[in-house]
Amino acid sequence: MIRAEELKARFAHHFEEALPEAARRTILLNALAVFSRKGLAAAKISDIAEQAGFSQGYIYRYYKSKDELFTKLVEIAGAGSEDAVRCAFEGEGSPQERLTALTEAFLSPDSLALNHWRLVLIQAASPDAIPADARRILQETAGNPVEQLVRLIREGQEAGEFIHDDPLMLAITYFSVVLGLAITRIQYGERLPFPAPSVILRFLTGKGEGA
Amino acid sequence: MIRAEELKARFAHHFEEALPEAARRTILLNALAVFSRKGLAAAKISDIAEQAGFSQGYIYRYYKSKDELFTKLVEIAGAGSEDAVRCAFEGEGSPQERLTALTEAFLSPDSLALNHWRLVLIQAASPDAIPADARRILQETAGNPVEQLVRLIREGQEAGEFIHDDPLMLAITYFSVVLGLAITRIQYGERLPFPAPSVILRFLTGKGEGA
DNA sequence: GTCTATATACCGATAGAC
DNA sequence: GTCTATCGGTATATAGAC
Repeated sequence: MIRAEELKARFAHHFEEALPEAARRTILLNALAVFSRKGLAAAKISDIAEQAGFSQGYIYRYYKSKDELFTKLVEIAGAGSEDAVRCAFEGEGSPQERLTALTEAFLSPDSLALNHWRLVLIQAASPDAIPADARRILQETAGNPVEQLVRLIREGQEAGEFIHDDPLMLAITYFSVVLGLAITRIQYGERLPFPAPSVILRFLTGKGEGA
Repeated sequence: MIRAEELKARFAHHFEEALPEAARRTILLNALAVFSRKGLAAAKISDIAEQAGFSQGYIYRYYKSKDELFTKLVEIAGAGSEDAVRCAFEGEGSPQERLTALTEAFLSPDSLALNHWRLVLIQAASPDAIPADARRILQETAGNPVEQLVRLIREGQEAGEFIHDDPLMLAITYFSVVLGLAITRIQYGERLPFPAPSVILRFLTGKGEGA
């Protein structure tokens, strides 16, 4: 059976090992932290440089512009997300088990997958302010998982695990719900009680009182 | 029984009638539109002025700064949201009926309540970049509804309508889920299939196959 | 490799004209 | 009431020193 830890490693792989040079990686990871707190427009290159321990001008040795930096982040997070979703859906276990593992990987507090949602959040909050390339990548990497989830839901419905509603509607609901919960996770971490996957997926399974 | 239309009117009241002067209202409503597309930092006063049909400098006759304008919006949306939640929870009908009406009011495509979520979204995407006053208001107007919902959930549990999980966890889940769905609504409007309240609330009711 | 200094441009906010 | 002109501050991006 597919495990959430495995999926979290997929995200980690893209975020931590995708970049060859150490300096590029340092800058990128610190840029992500700054963007997450300030958004794209309010984040200054000097903020990112300071956080990374470099001077302001030095960033430009590695990235031509703030937009390029942001777009690179979106690219990496999108690839990690697609990879994890594909891995989850191709893995072993029943549809419900696979979706449970993915949900855990998406939302666990120590998961780099939360970074994917950080970027989705920034784009949702200011669609007209992010670079066109980043917008395009986010759109493409959103559509593919939906299609895959639709197939998984159909499978689960045939197996009698999931409720017999419109699969596309259910898939859209799933990603919306996970986004909303990810935002709460990002804002409050583990300071607030948080639903287990069995609760989150109840709209799909219809099974009451699982807790 | 409490109706969603009634709750939507509450939001509308705050957004449309709260401001006495017509110019202030025009500026405010157009500022909201611009902030929603660009976020706070990337939205220029000149964008807002253009959208409202005024010159750039004219805005400052009515609002001292961009931050003040944004904070005023947060104030109005927060008041409308608190009002609607209180109205829903004090209304007639079973807990489930009342929560269904609120959910509908929060998410229907023509609802001004979506504007509340737009602002929540901007703050979530850039918490360190919004004015301290706005942040404080958003925090306060978020806590109160949670407390009220906890009480409603307890009531529903005693009536046998809701699942017997931790009420605070369920309340947090509710607002997270609605936020996520609101984002999808804002981004895609009615172009995508969208879950009915009965589907959304299934994590609370545990009742399968309602559709 | 890494930093300092600076050119250039833009935007928020003010002041004053009509 | 509404606009035009402008000031001052600040951020991106470059160029050149060490």
